Amino acid sequence: MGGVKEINDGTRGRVPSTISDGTRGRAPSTSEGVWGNYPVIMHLDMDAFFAAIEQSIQPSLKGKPVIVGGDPDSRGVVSTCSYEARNYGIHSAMPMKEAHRLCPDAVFVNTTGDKYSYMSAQVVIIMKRFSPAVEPVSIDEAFCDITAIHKRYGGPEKTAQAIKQAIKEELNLTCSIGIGPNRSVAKIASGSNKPDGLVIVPHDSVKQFLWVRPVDHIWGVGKKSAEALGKVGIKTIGDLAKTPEKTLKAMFGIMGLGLVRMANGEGETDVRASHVEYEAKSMGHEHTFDKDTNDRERVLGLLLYLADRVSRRLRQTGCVGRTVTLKVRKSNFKLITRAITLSANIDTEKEIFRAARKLLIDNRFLDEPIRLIGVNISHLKKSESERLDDFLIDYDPTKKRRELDKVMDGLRDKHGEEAIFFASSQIF
DNA sequence: TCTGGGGTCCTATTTCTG
DNA sequence: TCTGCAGAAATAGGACCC
Repeated sequence: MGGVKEINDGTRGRVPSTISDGTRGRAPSTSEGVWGNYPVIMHLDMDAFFAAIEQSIQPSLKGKPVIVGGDPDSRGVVSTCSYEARNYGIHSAMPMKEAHRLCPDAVFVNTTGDKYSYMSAQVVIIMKRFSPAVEPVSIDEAFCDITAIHKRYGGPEKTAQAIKQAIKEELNLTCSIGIGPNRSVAKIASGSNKPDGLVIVPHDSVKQFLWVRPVDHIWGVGKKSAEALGKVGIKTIGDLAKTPEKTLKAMFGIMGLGLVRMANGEGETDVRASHVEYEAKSMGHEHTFDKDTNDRERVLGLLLYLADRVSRRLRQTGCVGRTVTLKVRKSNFKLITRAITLSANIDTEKEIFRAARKLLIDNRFLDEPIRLIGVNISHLKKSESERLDDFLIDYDPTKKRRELDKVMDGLRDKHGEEAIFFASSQIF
């Protein structure tokens, strides 16, 4: 567990070991020199992030199985769990009921993401002290381009160790870091020695590092793709690398070509600094009923609540959208989506609800019990350029509603999301 | 028997438009 | 006015990620 690992030529007793291609007589890969002019890309992945934060906040939870997710009696699943819980066979995405059965004495935590977002931001701040090129890719991981700065700290390994140490000392959290000549290799490396690991893969050791690993270690190859590849005898990344592009293109289209390239150690090296504005392409909310239902009032009540949540986020981010998608999961777990594209951009709860309700009614979704419904809006644009100023829209029949939304937004900003809500949205 | 919620991207098919 | 065509846009579904 943990420690520094570099892929090497098998030289015995070298600690830390270093990944290399077996070339004799050259400098160890730990030295900065081996990277030459190659990019040095770091991927940092926090260990059991949410659970570790809970353990950090409440020291009494240290060493105990901690499971973060929904209510253990609900239909929720495990969001993440501590390594102690993983010893019981518990893992992310496992139904909470199953997790509870495996470890009834675990500490179950069901909290909001605010503190997790805060800690995530702190991690990014620490990384930026070392390099400005930090690109968060989710709440618990980020890429960092250290090509230009690693020499200042004595090479990639020492840079990574300094970052790990800062996170440990300042946030009391551990992370795993992978370093490689591109994003794909760095990402696989960071996941290969968790928790608290550090794996460094210089450019000349990439194939040795990758080819022995199962094919689903490649980013973008999930369960289905791994199954499909397995059926034609492709089990490892090495198998994938040696497969003709033609075969993979026939199986996966243009994605197949990308897979071969990744298997051969090629990949993106661009790290987009986080100050570059991120623009969401869609926003949505969904909810699973405690019990499947086609009770009209309950379903419409939830639909109104979801439309309200979506419209609130649109206004918070200053966006409007044009396509409303209704998502329905039936009792048999089958997922159906229906979308409608409107002639104008919208952002009010009433407009979103009206479109979603039309999709619900027109498609006769209330004819049988529903497990989940979701409301999503896409074709997003910044609202300033799309909407007329308030003084120009006196004739707009939705203006009063928008004013009401503004008042509600203000109350929620001040007193929290539950401060005010539509009565009809609370019956689900 | 159980399977959340919030996203992105890709593909195939259908519909619209010039 | 009708038809055929091509490209764009919309739609639906699936896979994947955390």
